[in-house]
Amino acid sequence: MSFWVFNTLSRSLEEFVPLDPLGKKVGMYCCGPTVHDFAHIGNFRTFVFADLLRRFLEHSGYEARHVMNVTDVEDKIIQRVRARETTLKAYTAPYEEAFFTDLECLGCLKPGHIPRATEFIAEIVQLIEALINRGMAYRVEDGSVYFSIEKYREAGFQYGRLLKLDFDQLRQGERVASDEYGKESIADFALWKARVPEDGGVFWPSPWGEGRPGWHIECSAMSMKLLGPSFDLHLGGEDLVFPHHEDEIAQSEGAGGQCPGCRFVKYWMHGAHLLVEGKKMSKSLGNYFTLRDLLGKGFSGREIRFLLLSAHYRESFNFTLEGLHGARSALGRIDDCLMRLRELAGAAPAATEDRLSAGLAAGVGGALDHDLNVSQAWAVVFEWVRECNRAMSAKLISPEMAASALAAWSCIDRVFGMGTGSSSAATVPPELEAMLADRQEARKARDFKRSDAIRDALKAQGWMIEDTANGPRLKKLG
RNA sequence: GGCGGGGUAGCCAAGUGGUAAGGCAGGGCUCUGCAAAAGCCUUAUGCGUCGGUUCAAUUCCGACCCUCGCCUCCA
Repeated sequence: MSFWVFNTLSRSLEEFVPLDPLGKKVGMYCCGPTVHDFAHIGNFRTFVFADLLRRFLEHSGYEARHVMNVTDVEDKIIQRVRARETTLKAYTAPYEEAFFTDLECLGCLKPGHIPRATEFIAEIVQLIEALINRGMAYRVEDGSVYFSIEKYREAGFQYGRLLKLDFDQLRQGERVASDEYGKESIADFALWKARVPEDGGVFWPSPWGEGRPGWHIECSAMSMKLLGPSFDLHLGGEDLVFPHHEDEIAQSEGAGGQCPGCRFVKYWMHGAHLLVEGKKMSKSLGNYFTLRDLLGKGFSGREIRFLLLSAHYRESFNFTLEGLHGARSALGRIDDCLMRLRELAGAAPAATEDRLSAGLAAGVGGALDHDLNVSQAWAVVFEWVRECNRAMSAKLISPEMAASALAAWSCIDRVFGMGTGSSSAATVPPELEAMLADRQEARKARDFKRSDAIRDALKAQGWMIEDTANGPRLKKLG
């Protein structure tokens, strides 16, 4: 079974074949955050999707080189730096730190490379120079440099690879910035923006004068620097298809670093948006949740991760608090099954033959092979959970089989990244264990008034008693 | 206006030319001193509407309705 991905370039499913002739190394670049504010949960959907892809690639035996950039210089950031009378670094650093804390909280593995735009100015300048030398970019009077789509097309390139474009239909931007009056054509975009007084201290020297990079150029410069002029996978949110990714292709291929017949990126993958009450979650609409908002409501990172991973990445997904409650219950079902398996397995070695769990990894892998069909993958997991529960209830499962089931789960959970859940049994404070024992004695003596009082006392301390066939156990509430 | 997605049970969400995965919620049952928790079972004659093709369509084709996104900063 091979991995198939939906490539935005062809608008169809394609078999994933890495550029690496050995079929081992895979370069993937994911457009990361612009650190002008806290990222919202919609932003994180894309990063969790990227994390799933990276984990699945590794699970499938590839060596993933995962790059995620941090855009730490951009119009909005500069505005705020100025408004707060601070420096670029002082402004962005806390948001960047918060971003990675959030990413970790959501169970995402840290990308292998995290380049910052401000640390790649030399590469950016170099790339712009290459474009100027090839006649695809031009400097205007104020010192800004623009990419010429006309020259690019004249050179035989196609602009509009990721989507159909009708140049006559391109709506004239109502917000054509006043500092872009030198452009030859409305569709041309800035590679380098000349320094203006409002930029304050945010500028770098360049052959065209002081200024700063345009929005799209940093991704081209950093991805090609770290992954080479041609690499396998580039992902981002669907709103980046145009103009950001289209422009990246133009800049990167226009500079001509690729070997003949090679493209900048082989597979483009785009994640759909998170919706809130049917509308795109966005800063401008104000209908967004940050991770902090949700943690503040008592939800955990893994519950949020689970919800984000419950729907296919190419479908827009309605994010609700009810959904989050559902995620909690669903995860609880998995956690409880794992806990029962753990109790049963004890220190037993895994069974060598295990019909119960043998199909789990294959089922999940097969589902994910189909363009990361997580919904189907979870269906496989939940069917397995039910089978395990049934077998345990019927006492048809040996400790060895339980151990093997746990091993099977741990293997596929390296892909889902949900962790094994809180092993609450292990962390019960001794005094509460003593109370539990007291309650058992009271029950034995049929002193239910006392046993119920102890139960209430435990509940007041945030612990719930679960009476099971194997005796009572304590579970932390919420 | 141009382009691209969607419309599947109360909610979320897979999927298929051959008769509807999974999760949540609901209902029933088991366990229990009672309860809770947990578990098991159950829940769409139906897949936006209307036509067409076919032995057979939710799945293909056409029209229409609704909805979301991109075309402007944006995951």
